[in-house]
Amino acid sequence: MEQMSSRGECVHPLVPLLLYSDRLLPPSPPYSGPIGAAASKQAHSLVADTCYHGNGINRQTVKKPLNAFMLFMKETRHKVLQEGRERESAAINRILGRRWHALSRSEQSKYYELAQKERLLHMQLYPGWSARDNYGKRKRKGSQEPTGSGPRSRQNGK
DNA sequence: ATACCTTTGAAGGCA
DNA sequence: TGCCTTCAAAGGTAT
Repeated sequence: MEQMSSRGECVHPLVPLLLYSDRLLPPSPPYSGPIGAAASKQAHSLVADTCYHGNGINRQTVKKPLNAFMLFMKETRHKVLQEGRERESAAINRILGRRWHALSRSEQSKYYELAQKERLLHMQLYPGWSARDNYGKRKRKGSQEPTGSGPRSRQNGK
């Protein structure tokens, strides 16, 4: 029933109706149109995955809403890819980080507003959801307790 | 098969 | 209140 991604995430069959998942939908640029058009289909970005865990429990995973930079990334990634200089996501994301800073304030604000709408919609759809629900879903280097009991060990030095 | 890398921003917890 | 930590996307690379 569920589709598993490479990271072990699973996707609810209804998800493609809701969200932005470019991996599930045709590879058209997710935010190819103006932000207003993107906002008209903002429901795309809320992910409700039904995950099957090895213990036999089907568990729903609701992902975090995307922040402004993530929305910018999804819209701009394919442009960087088309330029063909970089292939690795890490390198592309470095470029996107620079482009983000190069954006004018008004251009950035479009993404901030869109991200705010995403969060509001997310709150309406999943009132009791907490970002902490997903803590420990990724296994990180040196993470001893995947239960998410203590987010105290820093792994990516930011 | 899966963690890592890399970015920014949001959110939660603790002192 | 401010700092720290984790996750959100993505996909090539490393283990």
